[in-house]
Amino acid sequence: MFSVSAKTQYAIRAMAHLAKNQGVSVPSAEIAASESIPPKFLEGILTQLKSSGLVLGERGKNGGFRLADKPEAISMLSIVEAMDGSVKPVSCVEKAGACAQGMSCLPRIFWIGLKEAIDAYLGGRTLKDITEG
Amino acid sequence: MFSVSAKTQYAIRAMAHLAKNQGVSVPSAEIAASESIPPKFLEGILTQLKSSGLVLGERGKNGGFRLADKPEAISMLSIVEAMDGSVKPVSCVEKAGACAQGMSCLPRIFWIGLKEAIDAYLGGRTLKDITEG
DNA sequence: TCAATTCCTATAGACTTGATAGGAATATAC
DNA sequence: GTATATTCCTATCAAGTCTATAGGAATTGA
Ligand code: FES
Ligand code: FES
Repeated sequence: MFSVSAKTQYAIRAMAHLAKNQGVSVPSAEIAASESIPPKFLEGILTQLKSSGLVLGERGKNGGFRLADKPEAISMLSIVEAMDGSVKPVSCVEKAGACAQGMSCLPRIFWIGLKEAIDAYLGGRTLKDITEG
Repeated sequence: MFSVSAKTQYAIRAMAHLAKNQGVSVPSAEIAASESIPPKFLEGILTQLKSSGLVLGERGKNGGFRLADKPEAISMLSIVEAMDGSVKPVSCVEKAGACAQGMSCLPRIFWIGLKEAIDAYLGGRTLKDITEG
């Protein structure tokens, strides 16, 4: 339970790599080699990060990827959500009628609280926190 | 990401049901009907809860399940762990060598912090909290 | 024109999840 | 002791997700 996908872990390592190389465009293949990430898999990850607006991609020769913002302005939550979507612990939080009780269902409130705790943790740290001490 | 399995959600609803029927043995089929849980699926869940020591099962006629302890003594964390094992966000927290850096790897510390935040939330509430206001 | 690179789509194998089926073991009631 | 209600055990299945790879089209710079 609560396992973080390899995709998300790769994404964060890749973002950290870009944070250490600000100002220059780093090719996907270079990140892959440096961080031990399957190259073709990483390509897809970076595309996904790009369409979420977290990185900028430049094609062609001397192309590559760079951060779209300063590391201290990129929350961990935004990276996680870019990969796996919003953190939704349980189905019944989204679709009603999963259980007999209604909106005041106590388990439901319990799960929502968990989501908020996770979001608070992830939203409270930035890329800078995991690249510097 | 971070979706809670149907199994765990069912388990908690079942435990809540038992909490409302303390002192008597409730048959699996009755819980299933009352909580809209697939009967045979629930059987397996209750067996699992039993082998984790959270409930007691009694066979034969008039048999069924009951809580092994008072609701306020059963943490949500214990239920979640009984279903899906310990909360381990990332692989590299367990098996070393997943990334180039060592124990001081900042992403690693970040993930451990997340695990602790989740455990703190889950460990800080009990079955009683989700059965009473 | 050439080389490097992102970008797009398709695919495949392994694994996980949710659920069902059939029956063996066990306890109670009559 | 026989019928009945129940847990318990094992096997199976379909559907989905996750991880990864493959091949090539589009774009850019030299
Ligand atoms: S709404 Fe999810 S358990 Fe009731
Ligand atoms: S140990 Fe997990 S990213 Fe380094």
